[in-house]
This record gives sequence, C-alpha cells and structure tokens, in this order.
Amino acid sequence: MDTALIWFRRDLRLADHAALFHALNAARRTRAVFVFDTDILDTLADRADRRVAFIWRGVAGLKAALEARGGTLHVLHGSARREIPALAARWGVDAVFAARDYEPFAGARDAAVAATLHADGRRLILVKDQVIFDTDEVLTGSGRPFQVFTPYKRAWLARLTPERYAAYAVEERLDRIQPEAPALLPSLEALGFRSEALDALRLVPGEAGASGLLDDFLGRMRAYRQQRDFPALKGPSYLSAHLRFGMVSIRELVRRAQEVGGEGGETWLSELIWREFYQMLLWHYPHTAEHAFQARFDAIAWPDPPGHFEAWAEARTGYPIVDAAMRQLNGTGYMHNRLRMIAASFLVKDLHVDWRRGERYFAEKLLDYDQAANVGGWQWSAGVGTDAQPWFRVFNPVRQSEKFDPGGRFIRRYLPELAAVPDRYVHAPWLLPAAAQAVLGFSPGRDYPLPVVDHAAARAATLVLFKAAAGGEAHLAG
DNA sequence: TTTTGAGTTGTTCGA
DNA sequence: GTCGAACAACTCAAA
Repeated sequence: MDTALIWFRRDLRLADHAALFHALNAARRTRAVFVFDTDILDTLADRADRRVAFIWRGVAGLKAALEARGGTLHVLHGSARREIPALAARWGVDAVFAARDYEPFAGARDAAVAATLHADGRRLILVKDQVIFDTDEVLTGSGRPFQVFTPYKRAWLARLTPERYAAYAVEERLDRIQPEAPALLPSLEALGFRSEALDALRLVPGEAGASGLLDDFLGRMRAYRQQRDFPALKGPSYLSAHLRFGMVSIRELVRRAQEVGGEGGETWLSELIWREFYQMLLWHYPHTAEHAFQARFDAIAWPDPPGHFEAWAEARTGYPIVDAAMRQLNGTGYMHNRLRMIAASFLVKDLHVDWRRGERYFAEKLLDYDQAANVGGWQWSAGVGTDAQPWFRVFNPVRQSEKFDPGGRFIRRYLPELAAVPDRYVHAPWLLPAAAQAVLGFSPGRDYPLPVVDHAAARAATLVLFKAAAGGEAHLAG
C-alpha cells in the first residue's frame, strides 16, 4: 500500500510498537497522528486532571522523538470519531493502524471509526499491542473464558514462549514517517486544562520516564514479593501510569520479569497476568463495568448512609490507615496496591457504600486508572466479582494497619497530626488512654476524627447484607 | 455426565 | 503472644 496512518492512543512510545511496526512494513509512507479526543476530555470534571497533563507531556515527547528522525506527529483536538476519518480522507491514506483497546468506550469508538473509513474505501487495522495474549488466545478446554485467576494464569504461562514477548523493532524504518505539513502541538491551556496537579507528582512522563523507573525497579525486583505489601517501603515498580498509556511495552516488562526470575520476577509477572485477566474479562463481559459479576450480589441495596462516602473521600474516617491512603490518592493521584484493597473494603464493608461509587472516585483520581483493573479490583474487594474472596472475609482496618504498616511510618507520612501518637496506638488513636492524651497534648475527636463507624458492628451488618442477597437468590431460583 | 480438587491478598475465637 | 480451626457453601475447570 502507498500510505498508512498510524493513530497513537494509549501507546505513546516508539520502541517495541506493534501497530507502528505493521504500518511501517505495510506502506511506502506512513503518517502519524494523535487526537486529544473531546469525547473523553469533555467528561472530565477536573480542569487540572493529572492524566491530561501526563498524556500531553507524553505526546510532546513522542512528537519531538519523531521530529528528531525527520518525521512528525500531527496533533488534533476534536472528536476522534470525526477527525480520524476526515484526516484519512484529506491525506488519502489506504489504511489506519492502531493498537487494539479492550475497554467498552474504545471498542465503540473504533467500531464507529472503522465504519466511516470503510464507507470511504479505507480500512482500520487494529493490532494486538497492549497484551501478550489477546482475549481469545487463552481459553478453557471448552473454549470459554476463564473466570478463576489461577487456572487462567497456568494456561497463560503454559502458552508463553519467547516469541510472544519478542520486540517489534521499528527503529530502522522510522524514516518512512514523513511530515505532511508543519505540525503544531496545542498547549494544555488551549485544550482547556492546567498542569499544576502534575507538577506535584514528580513522575516523568514518556518513554524516558518509564525507562528510568524500570532501571530503578530492576535492582529491586528480587525483593518485590517481600516488600510489595508494605506501603512505607519502596516495593512496587511505580510503572502503572506509564504502562496504562503505553509509554513502555508490555513485552519488555515480561522480558525483564523472565530475566530476573526467582520469586520476585515470578510474583511481578503474576501481577502483569492479573492485568490481562481483567482486560480479558471486561472484554468478554462488558456489563461488569457497571454490574456485579455474580448476579446474585447485584441486587444488594447498599444502605449508603449520609456522610459516609464524603468522610471516606475526604480522608476523615478516623481510621488512620484508610485516611492516609485517601490522602495519598487525593494528593498524588497514586495509591499503593495494599491500600487500594483496604480503602475499598472499608468503603463497602464498613461504610456500606455501593462499590460503584468507590470505583468512580478512583476513576477520577488515579493517574494510572485502568477500567478493567479498577472494576475487577473493586468487585474483588466488595466480594461481588468473579473469583471473589469469600463473602465472610472482611478486612479489619486496624489488623491490616498493624500488619502492613507496623511502625506507622506510612500513616505518619500522610497524617502528621498523629506524629506524637505512640506506635501502639497509631492504628487506633481513639484507644489512647486519657493520661497519655494529657501528656502528649493529643485528643482524639479534637486533633483527629473519632471513628465514623464501629468495625465490629459494621462487619456484622455486612454479613447480614450478603446472607440476605445470597439467600434471596436461592429462593428465587428455587 | 459425573466427579474431584481447588479457589491472591483474612479474621476471630478459644486453647 | 501464638497456634489451629472454623467460618459455608458454591462454582469453576479439568479429568
């Protein structure tokens, strides 16, 4: 073919890029485009949304990298559904190449773009790039999607061969990307956003940022299994936001995990497999974005008592580990994985708020927000999802705090008002004896909120809700 | 078709 | 403080 268009979306890199590789191989000339899609941007409430600034810098870096090789990246601001077919027509491209995206919104958008292109005699070619195995490449013996992680993981690993994570080398053909006309990058302000929220994050967007994080993590991956659950430690890779926007290739990450091996490499690889498990599930069962995977639990009427959600979101539940976690999220756009489970469990099983409200809040705040992983994680925590924990397993926020932040280091990092509270009471400051309160000048209720709920009572009420839901379904079914 | 083994990340209670 | 058992019954996946 004569001309291809590579449409960058959440694959903002040049290295090891499957869609770019196929476009460069298929066509004599390739042009490149990124669209700041108003169909997405218009839904964002926060004009200082960290993700827009993060992506904007990633796009700027990508454009500069292409220009250093004699090409360029055209950057548009509008509805991708209209802009992509219009650009394809203006430039007379034969086919548009893009990385396949498994989220419901993306699937609908791509179907619409494909239909418009097709009516004009052009094609949209979607290429597997953001996963090792596509949605139908790891199935049960009877050809159905796995619903339990462990057998999925076993099947995934059994199919893994080095060719699966071999890099798509594009470097030698990048000179086929040619500028049509001088291309401008609209400023963040022109897009209607500000960047100050990102400045506080000290995370470098783009391929360079990803490669710096990966280099740092390679030295720590062996200790990943031991350290990953302790939020005060530097245990995880911190690559989630870069992986979300494709600033690093999943194949490179799997390659690295294999190279390091051992329990550290295996545990980290397992996390990458979880990512694909949830992407595969959301694609096969798109309704689970809004509904419990286990239908019998979709009917639970969560009491949602007034003020509970706000206390959680504003980090004033009176449970330090939960409040510290929420301050980390609100202040940085990131939350440690262990804390995501604790905060989610607390909102649902202690505050009795519908898991969907929590999922939506995380969707607004997380820089690394990934719909499949977030929905899957929330449903797991709420005990309503596929492969969910047993319904009677309710996290105790004080036990979790004592176990995973034993010295209260993480708590005090985000709750300096607890600096003077002794380790023994930092997980439950309302238990601090009156004599100690006087000596320390710390008074629960004055210097830090009293607990909004009693955990033991809240836990008992949760078990009743679940028993009623499970019993009700059995009754209906019978 | 039937059977069998197993299921990310826990908590509480009582000895 | 530490340890083992109980917490229920169900569904999935594979033999």
